[in-house]
Amino acid sequence: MVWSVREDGKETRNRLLEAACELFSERGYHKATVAEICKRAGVNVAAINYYFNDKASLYVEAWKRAFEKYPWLDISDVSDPPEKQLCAYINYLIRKFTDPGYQGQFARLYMMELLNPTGLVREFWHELIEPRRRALLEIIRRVMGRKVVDEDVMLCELSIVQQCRVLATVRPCDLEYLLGQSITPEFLERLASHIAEFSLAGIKAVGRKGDKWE
Amino acid sequence: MVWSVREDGKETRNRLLEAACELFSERGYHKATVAEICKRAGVNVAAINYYFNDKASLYVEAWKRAFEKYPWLDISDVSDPPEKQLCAYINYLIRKFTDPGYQGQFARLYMMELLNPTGLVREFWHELIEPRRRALLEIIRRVMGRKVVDEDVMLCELSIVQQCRVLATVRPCDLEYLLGQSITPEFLERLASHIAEFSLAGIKAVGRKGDKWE
Amino acid sequence: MVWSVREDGKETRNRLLEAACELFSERGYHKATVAEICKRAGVNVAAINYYFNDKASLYVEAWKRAFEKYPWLDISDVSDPPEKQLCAYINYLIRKFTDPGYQGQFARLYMMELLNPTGLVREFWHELIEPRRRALLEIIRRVMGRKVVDEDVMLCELSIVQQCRVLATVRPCDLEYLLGQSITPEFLERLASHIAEFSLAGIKAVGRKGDKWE
Amino acid sequence: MVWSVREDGKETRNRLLEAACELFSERGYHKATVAEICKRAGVNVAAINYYFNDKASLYVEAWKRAFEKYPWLDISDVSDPPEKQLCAYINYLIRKFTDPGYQGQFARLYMMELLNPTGLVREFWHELIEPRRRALLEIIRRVMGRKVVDEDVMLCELSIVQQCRVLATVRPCDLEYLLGQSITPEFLERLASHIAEFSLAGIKAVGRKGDKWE
DNA sequence: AATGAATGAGCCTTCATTCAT
DNA sequence: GATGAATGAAGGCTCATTCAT
Repeated sequence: MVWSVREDGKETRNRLLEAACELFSERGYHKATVAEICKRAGVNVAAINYYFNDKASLYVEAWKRAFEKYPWLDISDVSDPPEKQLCAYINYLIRKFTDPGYQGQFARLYMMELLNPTGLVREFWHELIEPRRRALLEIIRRVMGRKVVDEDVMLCELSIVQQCRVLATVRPCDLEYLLGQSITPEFLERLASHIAEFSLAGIKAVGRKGDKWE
Repeated sequence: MVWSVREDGKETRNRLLEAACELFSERGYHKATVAEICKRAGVNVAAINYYFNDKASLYVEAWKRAFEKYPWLDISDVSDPPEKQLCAYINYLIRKFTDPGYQGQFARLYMMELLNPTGLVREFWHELIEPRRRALLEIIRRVMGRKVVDEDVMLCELSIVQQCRVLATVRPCDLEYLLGQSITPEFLERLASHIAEFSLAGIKAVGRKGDKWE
Repeated sequence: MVWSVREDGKETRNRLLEAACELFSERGYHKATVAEICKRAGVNVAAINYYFNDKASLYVEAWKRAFEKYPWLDISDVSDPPEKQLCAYINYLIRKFTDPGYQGQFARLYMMELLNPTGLVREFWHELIEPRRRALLEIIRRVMGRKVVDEDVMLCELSIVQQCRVLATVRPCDLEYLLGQSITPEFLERLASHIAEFSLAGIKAVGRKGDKWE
Repeated sequence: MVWSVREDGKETRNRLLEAACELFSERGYHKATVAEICKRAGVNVAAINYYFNDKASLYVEAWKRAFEKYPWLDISDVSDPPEKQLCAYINYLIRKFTDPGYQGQFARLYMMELLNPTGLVREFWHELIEPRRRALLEIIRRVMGRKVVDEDVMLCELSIVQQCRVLATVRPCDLEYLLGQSITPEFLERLASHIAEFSLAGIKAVGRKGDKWE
């Protein structure tokens, strides 16, 4: 019989990470206390030191974990017209930002880091985000047509992403107040359609601007 | 001995409020410490209790003050075409969010409150914001034309405001990284033009959708 | 009437410093806890932050204070023969190291720092000690006579100081065990005489060694 | 499956003891952590409980081990003049205190225990030390000549041992600063000679004092 | 024979607040 | 009108120890 290596640690570590994702994304780095994270994970505070050294490192790991939980959009059929791809992408963003399973954790963590940087994720931040951003940039470029200025593509990307971010920014209850209706799945579909329609027209207008100059 | 009537109190109170606006908008409610606020205002920590009772009340006052520092756009010539008014409004938002004098203080305070509510401004929050929001809604409604669904107007407003909020969300240095260029006044003008162009087309597309259905 | 500036803080600060001298010299930097220091000073733990920022800075201040409490030997009559001055110096060291009032605080702090440096006093350590050391070096030089090698003077100083340090090193109870007698004032006098006699002979022997070579 | 009899246990225990000697003598009981000791020994933290019950017991064992590593001086030729024996003894102490192999471990542990007793070695401390001390006392007695007071012998022993202890007290780098030269093997020889010369003269002077009184 | 996992107690520090002048 | 002094509560971290395999 081989001495079995205890594997329960992985599980505890995971619970801790999960609790950290939840609390950091709910309250932000400073308001989320290690005591509460540990309590939610059902472990002693010293466990954070055991598995992650300190709160800061736990945060970094939670960030990565929240990012990884957030799967890639697989734009499988490359032959699809770019307009359709854009709609799919926007739908995907909206769904992700509101998926109760993921609780829009990464989106919120990311927003908070933009607004009030902890400085703890500077190093790998862009590396994580860039690839996904490039996919969207490419779709936009194709929607706009050929001869297009890079800055315009990037500004369009900004316009689109910012619109989607509303769901990662405004709490559902506040959004309901602002819009005077409840945030149902049906509403989210209408929102996605709106953003897609609004943005497609926007992109094309910006694309035409290029035509005038050439 | 007679004490001459002093108005220093008001002045000290003002310095405190000003420092609070700066620090709360820079770091958020929890990371801004009363010690630092007082230090920046050049007063003793006990002054906060003296003038405002506690940190929470100081925050509320700072919120109101930051809002008031942020002047109304005077769309004086109502006879202007709504498209022109929209461009003016967007320009105004962009300029306000980046004005070094106001430092986009209110915009940042507002974003933080959306993302991580302290719960301290719930009561008067909407009352403050709504009137200004209504002005934009009206412009949008006029750009879209008559027969328009309320939800569409509100969604367009969301689309526009969210685009402008990028400057209240992403720190200049990060924005420069994302866009690969420095945030000059010229760039801000191009950004405003972009948002205006993008959004005008978006609004009109959404407006036309209404036509189809009616 | 002038607003009186509160001066009670100085007194509290002093009590804190005094308690720190006692506890640091009794137990060393790490075993002395801020909680206990504050308790002995009759203040809240937060007072350390208020007056000294942190434990490390308190330690540094305590070190300086313990040093200053330890007065200079005034070798008033310079015309005295150096032998007599040496005896006086040794007597002075012995008395200081065992003075219940000062509790040999500085001597113990210094010994601990030699044995287990905290690294917190590196900067001013030598500056504080050197002047006093030079006085002893000068006396030794005069006892040895003219043509004397610097190293020999320093080694003699080491020999003498190390002998005196026994009282800053070995706790009275242990010393009593080692010597089989109790540490009375009379004994301390005999000890001082012993060290003086032993060292005078030692110095002179080392001084004569120089003669042989010249 | 049959487990072969393993002697690894002894070996692991030894590594742990060795690491404990090193770290306790480097940093003292409180600053040396069990985690670090185990890490240096390449074993799990739980091993300390397994082999020694707790940190305190490990310390006691390390103390004994460090003492045993420190071999007796074999003053083989009893017919040697006591002066020669004293020189040999001093040389031996100096060498032991600085031997990189033993790292003056016991000397440092002993100094620390004198200065800041842990209270853990009280019981066997003196029994360990006394026999070796008696050897030196005997040599001194013979150097002084017959009619000699016990106290004087003990004080001379104190004087000599304290001088040698400088190497167990002052870290080499600090000693180099104090003396203005680097601690080479040649310097250590000169130091030993100095202490021997200084002390021989001292002892004889103290011995002569006895003559006068009788 | 040995270890990975987990914990409780204690420590230093920070911070908003309050007291007393 | 304003502040220097002082505090209680809570937070993050470290460390020796113990549990379970």
